[in-house]
Amino acid sequence: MKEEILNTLKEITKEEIIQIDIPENTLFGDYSSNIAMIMAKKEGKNPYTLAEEIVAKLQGKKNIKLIFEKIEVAGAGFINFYIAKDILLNNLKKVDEKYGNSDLNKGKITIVEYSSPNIAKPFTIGHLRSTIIGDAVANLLEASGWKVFRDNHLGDWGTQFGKMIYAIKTWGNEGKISKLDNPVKELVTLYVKFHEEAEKNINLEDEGRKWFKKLEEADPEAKRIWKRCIDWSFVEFDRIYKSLNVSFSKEFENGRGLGESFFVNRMSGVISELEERKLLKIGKEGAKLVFFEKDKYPPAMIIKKDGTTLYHTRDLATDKYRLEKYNPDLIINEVGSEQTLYFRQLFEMEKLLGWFKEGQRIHLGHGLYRFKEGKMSTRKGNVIWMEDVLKEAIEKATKLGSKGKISKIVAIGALKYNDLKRDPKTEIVFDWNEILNMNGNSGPYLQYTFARTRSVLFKSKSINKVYDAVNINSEEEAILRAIVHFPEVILISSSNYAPNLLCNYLFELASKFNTFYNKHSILTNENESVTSFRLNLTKSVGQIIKNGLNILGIEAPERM
RNA sequence: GUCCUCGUAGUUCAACGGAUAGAACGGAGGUUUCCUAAACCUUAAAUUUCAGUUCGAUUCUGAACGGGGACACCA
Repeated sequence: MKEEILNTLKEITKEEIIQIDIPENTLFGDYSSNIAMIMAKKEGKNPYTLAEEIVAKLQGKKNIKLIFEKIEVAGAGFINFYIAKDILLNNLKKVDEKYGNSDLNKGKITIVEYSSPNIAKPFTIGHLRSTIIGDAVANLLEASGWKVFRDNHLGDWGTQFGKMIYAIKTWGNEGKISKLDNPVKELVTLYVKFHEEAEKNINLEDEGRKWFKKLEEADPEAKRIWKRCIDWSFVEFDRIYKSLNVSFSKEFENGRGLGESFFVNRMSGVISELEERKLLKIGKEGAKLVFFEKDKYPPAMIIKKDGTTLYHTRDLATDKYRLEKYNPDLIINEVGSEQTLYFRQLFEMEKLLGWFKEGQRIHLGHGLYRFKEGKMSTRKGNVIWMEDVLKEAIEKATKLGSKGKISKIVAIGALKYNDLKRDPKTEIVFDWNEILNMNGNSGPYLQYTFARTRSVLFKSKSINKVYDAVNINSEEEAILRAIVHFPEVILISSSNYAPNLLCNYLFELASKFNTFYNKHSILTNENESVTSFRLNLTKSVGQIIKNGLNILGIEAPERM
């Protein structure tokens, strides 16, 4: 319907760019355009009369007349469109499990990289954020037609493993660690100890570097301990991903994701490509760096003075591999926003190498969780463990009355929704009440509303599809009008990589529905046609909430 | 010091340059004989400051103030 307006307006006005809005206030119609105001400015005319002229021409178009019962000029010269009732009713019948999906981006390929926890470090609520947002964005892209590959770029390589190996050898006991329920906890304790000791003894940092160099040179002992660290970590990761119902493409190490170590042997290709293009310069102390035009960004280090590589080197190798193997139209990195500069450097290098054009590389940076007092830090040991958050959430859901499996679904729903409902880039001050919120604009609210629709349908026994000649009340009309916009919201949400827009929509729809239900009778209504219509409305709203939650990666339970 | 971000009710967040700035939590008051009160209804409460661009600015530009982050051998 939006397309219909857009095409017709283009035809009438001969303008290239035309904006069609969905007004926040439904008083202003289902769609609205400010085209008359834009044109009036250019042509020096009165916007209001120009709008009236455009409306007169629109009224002459058959296709437009068929869809819209009213088109009017309002305010300073807005043109507002009101969809006809029969079109609204007809649209209601289109709602099914596929409603909202489109093939707009059919044939396009994208790789979405998210979660990316570090081996031997805690899976914290910070990683939770990347996991949840990344997964939802991947789902959104899929719903709008993209072929999506999901990658978990594990932090399984780097200097910290030198420190880790040194710490395990010096203070740890491998046999004991293996028997633990959550081995990572012990690894983190060792890691914290390393940094405490390093403050007293400067040589320790060098010891760490030495062991990492050994690892890069494939020293058997270094390699063996490193591999054990990965397996120890996956004891926890597997558990968390299963709980969260998140998984990665099986093309990548059978769903474990391609970690940085996967690219260790592919870095020489990148380095020689940079050399060929004469992009590498020697720095003050012998490291090799890429410098940027006019010092747009600080230089990016590719090789350290001791000859070992860095994160940039590995990321370049990663994208080279992706480019050669999948030729994607788009690669998204869902990584904390503290790495914004880092990614700008990376993308600039990739542009210099001629790998990607503007807009093909996206860093979706989310704000960090922090405490009121300051930053969370693995090194200092003040982090919130994912496990604990999950435990608390399930406890709260149980207290509110759900049982067994449902309490877990509700708990996860609350956690996910609290991350998704806000703009990803806002930072979050950690607060137990907020993260476990299950009232108002929350995951459980949507789940509750869905369960409510199921309950009504179950009690009603049968549903009759015929509901002609119903008088629609204002609450029903508001719902019908909202239903029309679901597919558009998916597209807007996906092209902006913004799951929060979908959250807003779903919450508003659910709100309208709950309001309607507390006000009007359904099961005891004497008019069969009205009952039938209301049941169909209920069914459709339930279906949309389910579809929406699905895209957000949240389960919709039949009962609560 | 340089760069990036953010600044909206008591709190946490919304609002492609649009129309009366919208929610949730918390506060005050109310609603359970169709479904499930994790709900619904009523109510008080906000755009950091100063300039500028515009028919129109929370949104864009500049400055100030304030929070957060990043800046060569971590990732």
